[in-house]
Amino acid sequence: MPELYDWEKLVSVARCGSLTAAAEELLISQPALSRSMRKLESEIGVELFTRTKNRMELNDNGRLAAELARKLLDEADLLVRRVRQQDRSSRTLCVGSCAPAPLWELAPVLGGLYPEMTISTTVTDAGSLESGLLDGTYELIVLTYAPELEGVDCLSFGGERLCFFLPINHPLAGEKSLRMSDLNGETMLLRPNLGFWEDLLSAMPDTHFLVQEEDYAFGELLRASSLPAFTTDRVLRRDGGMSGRVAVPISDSAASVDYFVAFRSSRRRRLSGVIRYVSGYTA
Amino acid sequence: MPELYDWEKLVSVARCGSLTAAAEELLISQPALSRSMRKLESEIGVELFTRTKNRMELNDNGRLAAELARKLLDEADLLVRRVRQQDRSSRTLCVGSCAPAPLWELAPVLGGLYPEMTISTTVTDAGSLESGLLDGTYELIVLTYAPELEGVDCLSFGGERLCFFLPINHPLAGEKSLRMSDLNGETMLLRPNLGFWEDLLSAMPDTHFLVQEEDYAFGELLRASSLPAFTTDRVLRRDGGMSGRVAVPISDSAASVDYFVAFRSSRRRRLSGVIRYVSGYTA
DNA sequence: ATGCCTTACGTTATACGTAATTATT
DNA sequence: AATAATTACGTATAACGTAAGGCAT
Repeated sequence: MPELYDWEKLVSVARCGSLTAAAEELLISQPALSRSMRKLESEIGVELFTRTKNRMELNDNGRLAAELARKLLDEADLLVRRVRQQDRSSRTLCVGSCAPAPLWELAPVLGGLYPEMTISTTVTDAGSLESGLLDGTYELIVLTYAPELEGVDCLSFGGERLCFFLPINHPLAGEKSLRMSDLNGETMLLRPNLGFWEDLLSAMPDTHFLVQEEDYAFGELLRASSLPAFTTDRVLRRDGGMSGRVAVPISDSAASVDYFVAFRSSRRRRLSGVIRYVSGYTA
Repeated sequence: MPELYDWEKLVSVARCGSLTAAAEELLISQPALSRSMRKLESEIGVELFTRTKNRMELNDNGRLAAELARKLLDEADLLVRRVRQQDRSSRTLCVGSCAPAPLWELAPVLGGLYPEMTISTTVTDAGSLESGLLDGTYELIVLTYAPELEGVDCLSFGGERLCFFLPINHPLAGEKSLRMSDLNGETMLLRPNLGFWEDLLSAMPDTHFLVQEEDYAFGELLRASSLPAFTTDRVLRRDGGMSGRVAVPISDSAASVDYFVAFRSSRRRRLSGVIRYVSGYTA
């Protein structure tokens, strides 16, 4: 029976319109291609070309065969890609979070616990995280509440407190704590991809936010400008403070959250390493 | 990229459960199969087996690959069969008729006119013939009326007259003509596959018909028994008469039919040979 | 000890390229 | 003359089989 390569040659001949052109495309000699096509015909027992001494054209059978062969080659390609895809996803541990901070600690821990896995992290909204956990998109998710889902277990994973990050010469820099509304109307520096924190910005409707994508540039702006910005206790724990700026806690209730790590109970065995780590996190 | 044969080996291994068994099934040596599987894995860049020193088992990737490969092989098989099918049907001229007699003359004529074609004949009802002509199942059909179909042309093709075929010692053997009802209640010899003629038998509700499938046996029964039977002018023209039996025409109007050959106008060119023959048939 | 997979090595078969041939435009 | 397919012939790659080896049950 013909092999995929044989069908590939036929498809190439059909596309190019002549043996000579197809042979060039296939990087084989034209006599070799001529032989292959005769062999293909004899193997399936059907003539695929009308042959004049000088010219060779697909007949009805050949056109049908080339059409179907093209589809077969696509399927063969898809087969390989699907197997590779499954292999890749079996080596990938996907973690979703409603905010970036929990991932800063989880990702390196997971990398250490599962050295053969690729750790993939995503920040998105709580609804997507819950449905993604259930449909297998995520192995682990981090939320600001304990989800009540069938077959889903949950662990506490500390919290995060939002602060204003003010230059020391800012009028409010000396306060012990502030409301979000206290800085409403000023221009503020902001990072992108803040997860659910972005929802809190509606509490400051008159504020103009200057979003800086680039990490290094954002740091420079913090240092060089006198614009207020946000930070959190978790950011400070990771990066340390900054000379010239002070963090003032925000007392709005929405500015303090507790995190919860959720996973499907059926994955408890596989995730025992992370579970142990997260369980010991608050303790 | 892997070839079909490579996938076939994988499917065989999946089915047999071990290299040794699969190698036997594939009629190759087991080391050759071992190499092929390693090559397959390296070609797609995905491990398909869990290998202990002594044992080899498909892993998740391998199971998926084997499953998809099996489908691919089916598709490859279907491709060849479909091309062969088209080739065969392009070499086959299908003729349908509402009765067998017209085919006795048409089939040999077509065989002579189109020596490279296979002539396929079918006897069925008029409805199937008309729809079959339109959907391409039949190239030519023979009916007892001139069909009024869009894009269909039609030629007269003589007629056929039903007769009783009576032993000379039968009480009615001397009659010049008879009604079907005249023999109602007797036991009669009958061939199968008579086309529309079978519809006429309802005019003899009390008759018991002895159906003989076998051609030679039917002839012997005609000769040996004194049971009445049917014949037609067209049968007599083909076979000649039979000593010991006489044919008595049936005067019922349904016992005399005229035949018409119909074909799609678009096929007039391709069918010019038959058309010439049928046109000259009545002349 | 037996079964199953792997490694090593020599062999063969099949598809390839080059060159020559034929026929058509 | 130029283009395109076929035929002929020598070559090379790649898959094969046999034989040997290792590690389980």
